[in-house]
Amino acid sequence: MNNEVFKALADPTRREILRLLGRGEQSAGQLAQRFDMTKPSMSHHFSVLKQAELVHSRREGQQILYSLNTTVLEDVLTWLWDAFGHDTKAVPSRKPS
Amino acid sequence: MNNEVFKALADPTRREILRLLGRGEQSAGQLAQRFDMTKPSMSHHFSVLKQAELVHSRREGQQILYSLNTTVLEDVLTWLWDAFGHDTKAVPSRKPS
DNA sequence: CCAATAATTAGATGGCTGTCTAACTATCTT
DNA sequence: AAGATAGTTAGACAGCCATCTAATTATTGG
Repeated sequence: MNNEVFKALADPTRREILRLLGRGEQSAGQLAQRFDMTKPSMSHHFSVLKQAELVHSRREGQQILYSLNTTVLEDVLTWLWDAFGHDTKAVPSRKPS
Repeated sequence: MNNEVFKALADPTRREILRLLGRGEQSAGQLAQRFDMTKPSMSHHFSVLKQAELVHSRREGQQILYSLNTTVLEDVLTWLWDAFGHDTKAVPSRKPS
């Protein structure tokens, strides 16, 4: 697992972005609205999250839509689970059949 | 949840310390041995982990013994689980009956 | 008490990081 | 094509952070 993932999670603004994306795909502008920060600063945070592969992005017209990359989030969960001392193979499913 | 927890996790040395502590309580010296770094630097990392309440410490003679604080690790797990978009109340058990 | 061992604290330093303003690219509309 | 809107890139800067050396505290054993 890449160190960039944890560094990306170290900033509160970026964690809040991820939390907001948990509700579903959102545009850069929609997200930026929620923070008291210039758009370039927000853009920087998006860039860090993208570099860490915590989010995916696609363009739709003038807007750029961001969404969670749950795969990498799963990796983080697994790492933590292991650190825990549990002999994990995988993160368990929320809905066990 | 405190920002310091995530900042503490942002450093690879500190994550490795936590992983080692997953095997059980260890002294500062034992841990320091494993890293190519001066003891003061290691002491700094211990301090950060302690401040974030990710580890607990107790003195035994000349040595200081560190151990995991699983409670805070659980909080991190829960946060991630939520960011995921899962409607979690708690982190699930590893062995679902 | 003195020396040895274990670990921390103090202080300095180089590099990284979050933020800003200004300028730029891309897309849509008229 | 020109203007408006959405977003990024470039460059600067202050503050933070990981690391080091030197000095200090704490404990044990002679």
